[in-house]
Amino acid sequence: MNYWLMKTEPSTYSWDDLVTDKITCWDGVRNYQARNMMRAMKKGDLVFVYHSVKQTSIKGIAKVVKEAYPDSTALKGDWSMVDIQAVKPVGKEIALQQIKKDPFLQEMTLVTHSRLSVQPVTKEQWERCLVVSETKI
DNA sequence: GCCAACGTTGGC
DNA sequence: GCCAACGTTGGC
Repeated sequence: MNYWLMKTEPSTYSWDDLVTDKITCWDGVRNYQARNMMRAMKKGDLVFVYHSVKQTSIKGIAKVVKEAYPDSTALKGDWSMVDIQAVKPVGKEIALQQIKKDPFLQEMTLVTHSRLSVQPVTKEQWERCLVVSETKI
């Protein structure tokens, strides 16, 4: 089981949109590092959904329901997408500020490589986030 | 709206 | 292969 974090601009596609859709294909990723992260995802892996730009916080948990396959929205190039399904919202949103202040979360990719839109999360970071956000799976 | 950080493009 | 110019992301 691996853990991940995916960023989205809520004005484009929000956590609430995912809850409504239940399942969505995560298309439009055009960054090789992010693409490679998606290719490493396995069915059943869990994903934090993070809102960038506005709110800047972790909103909810989703799971991978379909592993990487070609991104049909890509007119050229070798791009992939995965399907994720909403699992549940976090108990309390985790603000970026909070992550930056938390001594256990300093190594999160959100802090160290903030621009990467699909990021790995360690088991320790994942569990810390569940504690901080008062979330039970 | 600004701007730093980063990624991509293209001329040489 | 280098690097300047440019575009994008995303925090503030």
